[in-house]
Amino acid sequence: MRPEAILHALSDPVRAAIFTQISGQGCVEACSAFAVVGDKAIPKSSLSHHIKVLREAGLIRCERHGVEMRNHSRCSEVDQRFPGLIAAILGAYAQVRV
Amino acid sequence: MRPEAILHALSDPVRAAIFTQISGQGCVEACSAFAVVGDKAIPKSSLSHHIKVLREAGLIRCERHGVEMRNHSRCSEVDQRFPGLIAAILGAYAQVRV
DNA sequence: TTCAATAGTTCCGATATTCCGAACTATGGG
DNA sequence: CCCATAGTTCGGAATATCGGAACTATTGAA
Repeated sequence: MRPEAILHALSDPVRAAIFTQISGQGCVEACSAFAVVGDKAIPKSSLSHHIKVLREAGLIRCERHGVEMRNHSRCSEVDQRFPGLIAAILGAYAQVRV
Repeated sequence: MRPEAILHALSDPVRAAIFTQISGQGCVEACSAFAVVGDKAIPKSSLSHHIKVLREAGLIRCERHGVEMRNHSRCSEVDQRFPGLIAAILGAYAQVRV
């Protein structure tokens, strides 16, 4: 779990928004829940790519559940390794979105 | 000053190392001080680009001083806008470098 | 004032990344 | 078995990054 991968993953506002939603709820059923972020439509293939980047950065864990995918936040694990990092990043985005 | 620009700027380990040094000292005389990062040689043109990314993200301020450039950290300004962000990011990189 | 040296920037071609439509795969229900 | 739904993979176009070579800016010395 490398800091550069985490920062890169969250340096994209769309991915940051997706991760915010996942970590806010702890777990989000179905990737298609992110088909629209803000007011922007995200194509399936792009969405798949974004989820993959978040997964490979160690930010989320995905498990198949029937025909869809459950996206779990790995916030606590990341926070254990890099204390305060996630909170500061999501906090910064929250500032801007006010 | 946008979070995505800050994260993008610091998602590159070379830039993160440069910024760590600048903010550790508050101000670094001459960009050429970063000609070698870790054990890796950085070409002038790449260095110039990295400094520009850090500057445009609002992380540093550069002023010409004679023939060279003084690179000042803008840590405190960033911290005022996005509390804890810089500390958490540099802390994460420090973890890894141990 | 002209010249040389040093510090950075700009340009541009090569390489790598990102984006997204289309085709593909996997799972469950009728 | 087939269809519908959810996601992944593929591939080409657009975009970004890297770095050598040429350029600009500033200073100090002849």
